[in-house]
Amino acid sequence: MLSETTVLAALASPRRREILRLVWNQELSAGTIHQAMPDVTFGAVSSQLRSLLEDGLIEARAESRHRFYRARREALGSLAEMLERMWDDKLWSLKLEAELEETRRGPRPRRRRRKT
Amino acid sequence: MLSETTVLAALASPRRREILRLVWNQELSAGTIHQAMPDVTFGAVSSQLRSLLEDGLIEARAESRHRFYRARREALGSLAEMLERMWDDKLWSLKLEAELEETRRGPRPRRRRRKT
DNA sequence: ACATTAGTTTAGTTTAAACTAAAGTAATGT
DNA sequence: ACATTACTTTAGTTTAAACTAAACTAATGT
Repeated sequence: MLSETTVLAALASPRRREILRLVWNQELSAGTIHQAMPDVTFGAVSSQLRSLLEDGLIEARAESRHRFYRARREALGSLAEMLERMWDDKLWSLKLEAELEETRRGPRPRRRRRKT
Repeated sequence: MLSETTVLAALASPRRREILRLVWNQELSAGTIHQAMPDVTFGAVSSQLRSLLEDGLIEARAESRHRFYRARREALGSLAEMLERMWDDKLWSLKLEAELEETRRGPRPRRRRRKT
């Protein structure tokens, strides 16, 4: 469901950002993507591709023995919205007051006391 | 210098996002922040605060025995710009062609051959 | 001086990410 | 049929993050 955490975690990796950038405007085969990052093995690239695929940030198409990948740009929409919400000040911390009030009243987190 | 990776990695943690949200519009003491997240120890919160501080996403002010934290909102500017650049299509993958050409010509990554 | 409060730091554990080397798979070429 | 190509997957290693419990520090209260 493309949570903020999923998208942010995916983007936090420079390697995955690089891949995403490569397939941003066009689809590329796994091999071509690997060629663009010769410092890692094919396996490593394949693994990151799978990760991006599972997170819904790219999509794949098989053709003969190639697999072509391309960015699912829509996936970043939620992140853009999140940032907008953040800049939009108030909304983001709206629940703060209520939350604090609640925990202030509720049972304080019991920390175990040292043995007497 | 607040690299994209730094900001994205910081935001990728739900815990740090929660903290950031709490101190987005106001400064709060470490204790108050901890009260808002009673499922973790004070130590854990303190550690995340330090991490956010080091990454330049929040700033701290000491007053008597309290330490007050608040978001450094400017820090997210670079991320917003990055997203804009991305949505702005072409720019992001501009270097792609040149890069691929280069690696295509250059020495292919030598994979060690199985022992004969 | 001693206890309490507010917070940080340390030591140690658990879990996960990123990678490599090598093996596996499936389609194509000869 | 066998080798090659284009990938994926597995097994194992290294490194780092997030956390807990407990020790530590520094300011305040009595």
